[in-house]
This record gives sequence, structure tokens and C-alpha cells, in this order.
Amino acid sequence: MRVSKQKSEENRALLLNAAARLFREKGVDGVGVAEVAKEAGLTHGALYAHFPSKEALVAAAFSQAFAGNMASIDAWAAGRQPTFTDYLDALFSVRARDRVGEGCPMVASASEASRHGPALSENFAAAFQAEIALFEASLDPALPADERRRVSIAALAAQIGAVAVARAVATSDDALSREVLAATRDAIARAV
Amino acid sequence: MRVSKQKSEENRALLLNAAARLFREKGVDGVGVAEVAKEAGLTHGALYAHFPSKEALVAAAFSQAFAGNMASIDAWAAGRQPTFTDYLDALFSVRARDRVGEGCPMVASASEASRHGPALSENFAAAFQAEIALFEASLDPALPADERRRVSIAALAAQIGAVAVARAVATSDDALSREVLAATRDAIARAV
DNA sequence: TGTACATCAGTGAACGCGCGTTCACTGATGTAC
DNA sequence: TGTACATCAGTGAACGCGCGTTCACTGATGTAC
Repeated sequence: MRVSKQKSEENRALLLNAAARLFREKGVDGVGVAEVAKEAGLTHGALYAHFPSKEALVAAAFSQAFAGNMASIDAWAAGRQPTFTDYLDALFSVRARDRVGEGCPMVASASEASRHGPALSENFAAAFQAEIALFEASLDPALPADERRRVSIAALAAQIGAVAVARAVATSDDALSREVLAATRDAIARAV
Repeated sequence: MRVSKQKSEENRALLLNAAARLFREKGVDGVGVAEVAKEAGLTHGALYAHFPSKEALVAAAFSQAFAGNMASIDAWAAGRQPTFTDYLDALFSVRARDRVGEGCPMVASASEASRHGPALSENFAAAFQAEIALFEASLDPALPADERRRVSIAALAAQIGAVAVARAVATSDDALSREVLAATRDAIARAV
């Protein structure tokens, strides 16, 4: 039956949140639309009142996850300007590795972006640029702008790789997993 | 009908090659066992004479891809000891980015390793350690061993991230894609 | 070396299942009078 | 403000399809005599 406009928008948000979490945890191909709808407390049919296809849901879910990620970085900074080292501490932490469903959506989507439609690829590129800009602002303004950009790009790309590898080996070799996070963080810190 | 022992082993190799290529191109969940078998010129039933399950095929295919990768690095080195810079040139190249089906299996499997059984995770960890050892040998022996190890780990983790990101944005922003490869390579080179 | 037969890699139909998507229907919401 | 009615978010059955896996069967291979 029909629901109020407000309730409908709440349901849309529930669908996006469920999708964003499940896609990060199990991968896009590892989750069906029915599972997403069920997680949101709806049936799969309702999902198609909000999104024309699974591909559209994927793009919207990651788009929201990217925005949510930026917002949570803002909240974490709490008004102060974080230093580049602050960012490195957060990015290469065991906590970042273990928060799969709620963690950095760029790590989860990097390998999916080339496989699930142009919208996702474009959203990913835009989110990458936005996060780069954040890091640039945390670097010494005395540094040349193009060097700040290069370091920022390297930090984010390296983090995406380090967290992916740390997750890959976490179950079979936890010591190596932590070593990967620490060593990569170290190398980036030295490159500034 | 029955085939000769030799032909059977050839078929097994065809299955592994097809699987290794397709899993890299489309992801493990993006390829069915029937597609792998067809690519190898067999039917899906034959696959189960060689592997007890898709999960076992995945583990075996990546295991072979890891070994093949080490062998092709050996061939590329051609007897000489490559410098660390040689490795960086190869790892962060546009060619490495674009060779998806035949390229570095670690990039392709990093995000899959935590999702497709313990065997794959263990194979990944072992292959990671083996490639690290290769890089360590290319670094100045005057450096402390633990520092050579840290730099090697960072280089491989950063490469996995940079190539994944470069692939993700390649279709929507080729300039950014190349910038990611170059900037990350640069940062690692400076960290030595 | 020749013959009889057991082995088993490969075939292809079939299994139950979950996928993404569609659609007739429901009934509360929102609107027009 | 009260009533009649159009709208449309959500339901749940159904669609065709491909998934991973099983299995009775085939017939060339490899072996025992």
C-alpha cells in the first residue's frame, strides 16, 4: 500500500544504507537485490520504485557512501585542520582495516569501479579527487601545489592497496597484515 | 570418452589458464564454471573431474597465476639482478594497468582473497611474501634488512592500490589514471 | 604380441536454487471539489 | 471541514535465465593375461 512521502524517503535511505554496507562487505556480485531489500525491511519489488536497476542502485549506494565518508572525516576533524600525519594514522589503522561494512568505501569499490557501469567509475573518480583535496589542505602550504597533490594521490592510492592487502592476509597471517599497514604508512610519511 | 593421461593434464592446464584469465578480467563472482570450461574447449562436467568445486578451482587458478607471475618476472630479468627502480618502472606502468587478464594476479585477487575461502587467502599471503623477497634483493645491501623489507612491502602494497585505482578511473579520467601511477611510483621511490 | 576387460576423462541432461526484473494488485496518502 | 477519487509506494507471485553441482552414460585408454 501507499506510504507517506516522508516514509518513502526514509525507505529509500534504508535501502541505500543497506546496499552500501552489504556491497562493501560481500562485493557487488555477492549480494542480490532481494537481500538488500530484506535488510532494509522491504521486499525486492519496492526497490524498483526507487531505482530502475541494480546497476543504478550500486552507483547510488556508493555515491552516498563516498559522501558519508567525507562527512565522517569532517566530523572526526571536529573543526580543526587535521595534519597529514593525523590522516595517515587514521587511514592505515587496524580499525580502518576491520571496519569493512562501514569503512572507507574507496577501498571496497576500487576493484568494482571498472566492472559495474560508467556511473560508478565517474563517482569513484570524483570521490577520489575530493579526498585528495582534503589531504592537500593538510600539507605544509610552503610546499609547491603540485607536490602536495602528488603526495596526496600517493597516500590515498597506497592506503587503498595497503588496506586491501591487509584484509586479504588478515585471516591467514595477522602479523603480516599489520606489517603491511605500518610499512606502507611509513613509506608515505617519508615521501613528504 | 576417456582421453590419454597426457591429454588430460593438458586439459587441466587449459582449465587453469582460462580460469586465471577470466577471474582476473571479470572477478571470481563474474564468471561461471561453464564459461571457464567452454573457454578451455570442454564442458562444465569435465571440470569436476579435475577440481572438486569452484572454490578449489579459484584457489588453484590463482596459485598458478602467482607462480606464473614470478616466472615471468624471472624471464624479464633475464639473469641480471634488476634494480629497485627497474621494478618500479614495470610495476607502475600503463602496460601493467592495461594487462588485466594476463597482468599481476595480486592486484586482481587482493579484494577477492578475503571472500573466497582460506586456501586463496593463504596462497595470496605466500605469493605476497615471495614477491617481497624479490624486491628486497634488488635494494642496496648496505640498507638494514628490516628497512629493505619495509620498503618492499610498501612498494607492493602501494602498487596494488595504484593499479586498482588507475583501472577504476581509466575509462572516466585517463589523465588522473596516469597521474595516480606516476605519483605513487614517485612517493615509493622517494621513501627508499 | 594379441585379446579381453576394467578404468575413468569427458559428455550433456537434469537437479534445486537464487538471480534481476516485471506486473497485477492493494490500500493508505494526497488532492480536488 | 468533509467527501470522492486519483495516485503510487509497497506486496508478492511469476518470468526466464544462469548458477554450482550431480550423475548415468560413452568410449578410448591403459592393463592384465
